[in-house]
Amino acid sequence: MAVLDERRPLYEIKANLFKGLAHPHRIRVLEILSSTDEASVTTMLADTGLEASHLSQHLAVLRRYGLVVSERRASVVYYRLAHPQISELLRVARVLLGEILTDADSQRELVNSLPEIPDAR
Amino acid sequence: MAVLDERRPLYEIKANLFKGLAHPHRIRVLEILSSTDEASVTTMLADTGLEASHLSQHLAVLRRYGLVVSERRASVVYYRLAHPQISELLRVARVLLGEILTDADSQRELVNSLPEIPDAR
DNA sequence: TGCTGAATTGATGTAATCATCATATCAGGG
DNA sequence: CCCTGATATGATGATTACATCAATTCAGCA
Repeated sequence: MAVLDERRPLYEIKANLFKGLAHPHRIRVLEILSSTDEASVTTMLADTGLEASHLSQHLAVLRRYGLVVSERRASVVYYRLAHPQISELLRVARVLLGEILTDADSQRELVNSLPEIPDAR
Repeated sequence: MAVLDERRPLYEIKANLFKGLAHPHRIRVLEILSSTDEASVTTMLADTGLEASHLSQHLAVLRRYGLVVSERRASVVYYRLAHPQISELLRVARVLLGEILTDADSQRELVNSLPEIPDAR
């Protein structure tokens, strides 16, 4: 468990968890798995429209971060969430975003006066 | 609100939220703010031990992601969480990590046979 | 006005992540 | 055994994030 290793400082471990979640395709995958208990790679290929190797690489990082587990049955590989709390985490994030976005919406006019800031340090 | 903009697809917005959280220093800052309602930059400098410009840049990304808000009173700038749910999100993450890490711990011996994988695609 | 402390911004080199494409493994079926 | 479908891994170039240091703004005070 190299990435979420408890010998590291706690805030680094937490940051790593969020890094594992910090990509649209991976969120997609986790939401699919949140809704269906388990899913084959083929299924997820169809659902996401990704190229096979691309999906596979994101699945690899999810595995590496300990967020999903996989099991091979015959020639098909099935994935599932490693912990049910992951969907809980996504749920809380969804609620939070709901609030952030409605706030943002009500302030849209004010905020629109600002230029886009392309870079994030 | 360029980063968490609701005109983007939802899973991209969520990924952006997690990106904002995906750094140890930023987790540090958010936890400080979770515990103290508001904190000045000077305070956080002392708490984190970071260099001023470094902290300031991370505060900038937190602002950019809409996770914190700042207010200047006299010559001191105070930060606070933009939404109380952010500490809830951190709390859920902490619980999840607790589970992941104890699982990992019980499997330590098995897992230790694996080499470290440096790269994350 | 010009100092000083507080905080932010800008510039630059380095490292990590991403997307794409090619190649490799792995498990049956013929 | 080799072929084919299903997945995974490797290599490469492009983009983005990070750390560091210099320069700037900003508010109050001498």
